[in-house]
Amino acid sequence: MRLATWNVNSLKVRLPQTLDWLAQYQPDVLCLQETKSQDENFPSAAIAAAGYHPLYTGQKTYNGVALLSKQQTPGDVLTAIPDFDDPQKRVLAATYTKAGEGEIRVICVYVPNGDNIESDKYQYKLKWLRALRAWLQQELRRYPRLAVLGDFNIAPDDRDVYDPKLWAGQVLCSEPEREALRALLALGLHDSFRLFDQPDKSYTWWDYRMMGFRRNQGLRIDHILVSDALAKACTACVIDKATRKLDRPSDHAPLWADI
DNA sequence: ATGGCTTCATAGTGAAGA
Repeated sequence: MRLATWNVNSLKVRLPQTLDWLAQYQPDVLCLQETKSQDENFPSAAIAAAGYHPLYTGQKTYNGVALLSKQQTPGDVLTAIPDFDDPQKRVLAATYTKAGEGEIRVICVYVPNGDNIESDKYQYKLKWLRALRAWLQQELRRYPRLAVLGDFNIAPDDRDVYDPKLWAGQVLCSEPEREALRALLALGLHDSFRLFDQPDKSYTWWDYRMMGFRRNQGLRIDHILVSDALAKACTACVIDKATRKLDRPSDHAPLWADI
């Protein structure tokens, strides 16, 4: 089973790249963030023509997440964190089954950015992460084979930051955010990227400005977290830097794992 | 250097991203 995640920064703009990516990498499930697409405008026909089943929950201008799967019949779909009042479309969960393998719970998340540590958005981010943790704890009880994929907007460690001194204490790197991420891992989840030897200076996001990508000035803020049961079965986790090199790229690279 | 790009909503600029 190949699971993947990509913050596309507008599915409308990145639809050709998304279709190319599906054809090239053949993921069983691709999680998308920042679709910026209202449900009535979602490009379902193009996705279906590529052989994928779309699930989506979107809003005007901002946020929006989707799950594209080879399986045509996802189960137990959720489009929000239960019992958490949030108008922003940031989560999507579904259950998939592949022949010969057990069912797998896939949760796509777009964690709030937080703006800066003094802002109300930062407090919203921390509150959101607490609600996510409580929900994932429930999900793990029901689904031992569980993966949480998405843009977490948190660099777990200084090695995930191109200039740790510049970013020390800043949003995406602050200790409360890192602690919130560790609290998710403490539920029994693993950062699948770190299950394997990886190149130094591996990142998933590079600023559009200041030639950030060409200078590899990036952050590793997109993650695939897998439960104990899936960690045992995980054979690879790879950042696809090539897609970040295309014309008119998203500022995030796709990330995929084989389980 | 709080900008530098990119997208969206909108029709000139402003918000948001990270």
